[in-house]
Amino acid sequence: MLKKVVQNRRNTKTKQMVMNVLEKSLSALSHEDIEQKLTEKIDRVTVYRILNGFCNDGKVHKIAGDDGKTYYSLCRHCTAEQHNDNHAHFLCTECHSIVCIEEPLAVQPVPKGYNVSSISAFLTGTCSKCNSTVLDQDRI
Amino acid sequence: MLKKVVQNRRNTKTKQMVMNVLEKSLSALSHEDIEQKLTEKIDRVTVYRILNGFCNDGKVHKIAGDDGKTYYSLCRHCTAEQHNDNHAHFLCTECHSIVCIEEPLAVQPVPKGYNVSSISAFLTGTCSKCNSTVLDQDRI
DNA sequence: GTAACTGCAAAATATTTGCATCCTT
DNA sequence: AAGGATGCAAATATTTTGCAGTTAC
Repeated sequence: MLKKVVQNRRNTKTKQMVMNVLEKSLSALSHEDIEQKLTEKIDRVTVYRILNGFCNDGKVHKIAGDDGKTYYSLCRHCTAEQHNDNHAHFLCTECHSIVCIEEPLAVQPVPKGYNVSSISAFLTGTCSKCNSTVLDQDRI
Repeated sequence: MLKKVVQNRRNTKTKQMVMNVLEKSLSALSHEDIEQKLTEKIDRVTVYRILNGFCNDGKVHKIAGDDGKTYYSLCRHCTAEQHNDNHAHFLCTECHSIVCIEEPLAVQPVPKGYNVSSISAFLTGTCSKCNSTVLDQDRI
């Protein structure tokens, strides 16, 4: 699955805008979410390329949502060298946001004979925000 | 996200064939995998409808793969009433199979303020089969 | 100036919907 | 016979690729 090397060197305004959207959001965003949050219109394809670039750089996590879409969330703990996914993503059934649980994660038991290199847990339930608030929030 | 009620009542040969493929496989299968394993050709759309029917019945788990595809695996522990996803899926980087880890799962720590209703962990590594064998297995 | 980046068009892939026909009950 | 199930065509959705024009360095 060796991909063509993505050149992601130049710090363009477009990339800054996408990064800005990701930085402001506490939850993971789909491509669609990101397009909506952009103040200026950026071409769909460009957004995809930028996001893939960020993922290759280890700046952004790519999360496969249960709805079949891909979600992207800023990776606050990992570097390009040490990009681990050993953390949980939490999908809130109330506000439909996907947040990264930053605390390290342990899954038990690790099955016998299996060599686990990364753990990515997907929790579903209600998030702290929705548990404390009774307000309707459609999407963050 | 209220879906139209899928009528999944009749026990047709077509459904039996799809179920048969799922029963024989220890790993989760994509729609494409399933089509390939079918002895007789069944229309693409029909397979999708059957799979969605099985999911609604709680017979099959729907797993969002990292590749953007959806994987389906027979649900051996759940009933329609008690369909829980508190188990892990394991993706083997060697044979690319996705297997269900049937043992109950605990994720620690559960973040404060969060109300977790289901846990679905996605582990990556090498499976017991690939650890014991050095053979090249492309796909099961 | 040049290589990287962007936008438009189009393709590739995954999944769903509509509808006429077929088959299970 | 009736309503669910199937197959074909076509639509929708998501993501990628090609290429020409633009821009950062």
